Amino acid sequence: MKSGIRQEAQRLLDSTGLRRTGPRLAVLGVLFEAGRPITHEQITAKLAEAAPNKVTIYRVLESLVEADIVHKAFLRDRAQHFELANRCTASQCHPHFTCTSCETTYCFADVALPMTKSPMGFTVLHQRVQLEGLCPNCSEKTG
Amino acid sequence: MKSGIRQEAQRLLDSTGLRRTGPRLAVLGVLFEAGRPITHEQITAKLAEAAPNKVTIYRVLESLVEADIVHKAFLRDRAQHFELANRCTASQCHPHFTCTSCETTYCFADVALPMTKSPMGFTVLHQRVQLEGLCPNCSEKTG
DNA sequence: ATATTATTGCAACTTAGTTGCATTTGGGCA
DNA sequence: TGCCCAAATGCAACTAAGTTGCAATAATAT
Ligand SMILES: [Mn+2]
Ligand SMILES: [Mn+2]
Ligand SMILES: [Zn+2]
Ligand SMILES: [Zn+2]
Repeated sequence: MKSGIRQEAQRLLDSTGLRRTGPRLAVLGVLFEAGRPITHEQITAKLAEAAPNKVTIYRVLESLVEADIVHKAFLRDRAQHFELANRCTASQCHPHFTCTSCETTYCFADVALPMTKSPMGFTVLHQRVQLEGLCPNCSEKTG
Repeated sequence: MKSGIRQEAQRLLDSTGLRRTGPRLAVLGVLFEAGRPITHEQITAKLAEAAPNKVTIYRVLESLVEADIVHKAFLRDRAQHFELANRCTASQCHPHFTCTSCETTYCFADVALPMTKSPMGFTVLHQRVQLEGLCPNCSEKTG
């Protein structure tokens, strides 16, 4: 992990009141480096031999979500995808695009989208937009 | 199951080339009656003692999805939610609203929403919009 | 009515995520 | 600096949605 990222992870963690622990810094570092939603499995793979216990990673993620610095972006293939919450508002995150060919997820962080207007009586607290299709790489390969 | 719904289920099934079987008609009937996305568990509960084998229901759903008359609306709580595809287009279904208090899902079938404009090079094939909040019932209860 | 092949049922399996509990550790405080 | 203890971690066992292999059954075409 680059030292700038470690600094950033520490700063973020310290802002929450959560204890500064190895597993938390490690997971935050991976999320910083990823810059997109990733799964528990991908986090474990990235940390490789230095990975904390499986359950610890789940609980670290849980605590970071609880502290509002990490965010459950979406569920795909029965696995939760986590990302830093620094580019999300309370009522909606940016849209996420997953390529059905290479399974890569992209954040459309600059795409503004209006909140769906809902019928009378409904209070919409959160909106999630998921896109699927072909990324630029896979688009050109398949013509 | 009302006879009108059974008729409708048969008509729909016959249009697909799939064999007309008890489990398929039963599952289609439940989906018709629900009129909103439901889980495997909810289908099983609705069919109660008449429910086919668990695996059969999964395979029935799979075949109906394959035939494009049923549709995986969204994943929630690690469970797939299925609904009839009669109010969906290929590129997007209507938005779905789930009340976080009573866990009921509503179809906003009349809400038109524009496809998200995506960056250069991306081919968007499908857009899914999920909403969370409080339904009219739960809104008034919580003030 | 028979043959063909899709469909069903059952048991065993997979996998993301959870729970209970004993052990360890971060960080406030004497 | 060292002690204390709530918070955090590790491990084993568990849960639950969904899948797979295979033998038995049933829908349709002829
Ligand atoms: Mn994102
Ligand atoms: Mn719907
Ligand atoms: Zn791709
Ligand atoms: Zn409600």
